[in-house]
Amino acid sequence: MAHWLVKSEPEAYSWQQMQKDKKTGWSGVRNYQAANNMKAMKIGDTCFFYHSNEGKEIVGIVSVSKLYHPDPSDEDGKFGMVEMSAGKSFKTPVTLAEIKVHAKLKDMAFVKQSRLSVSPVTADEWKIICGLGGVK
DNA sequence: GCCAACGTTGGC
DNA sequence: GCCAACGTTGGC
Repeated sequence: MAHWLVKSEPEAYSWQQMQKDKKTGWSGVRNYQAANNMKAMKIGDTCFFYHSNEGKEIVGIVSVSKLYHPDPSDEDGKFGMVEMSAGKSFKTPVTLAEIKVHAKLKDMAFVKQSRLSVSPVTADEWKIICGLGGVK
């Protein structure tokens, strides 16, 4: 099973909203690299849910509940979307500042490419961050 | 609010 | 197909 990190601005779509919705279509991605990452997702893959701009912290876990399929909101038909289901909330959000000073986490893809909205997470990084966040 | 990083667009 | 100009993202 693979792991990922997805970003969302709380103003656009917050973790609170995600939990309320239970599941949501992850549409609106208009970046090829991010779209390629979504294409590689399998049902049951888990993703960290990161709040960008406001908060700048990982607040919970979601899982892939529908594979990559065309995004109806993309008129050109170039980009697709997946569906995410809400999972556990972090007991303690893991902040970007924390990640940046952690020897094992500071080279994470989403730190290095701050503009990429969907990025891969290694098994090690997954374990460490779950530990910091207080979830298993 | 500013600015760096980076992806995209369009002229040649 | 290259590259300059421009727009967007996101951290600070």
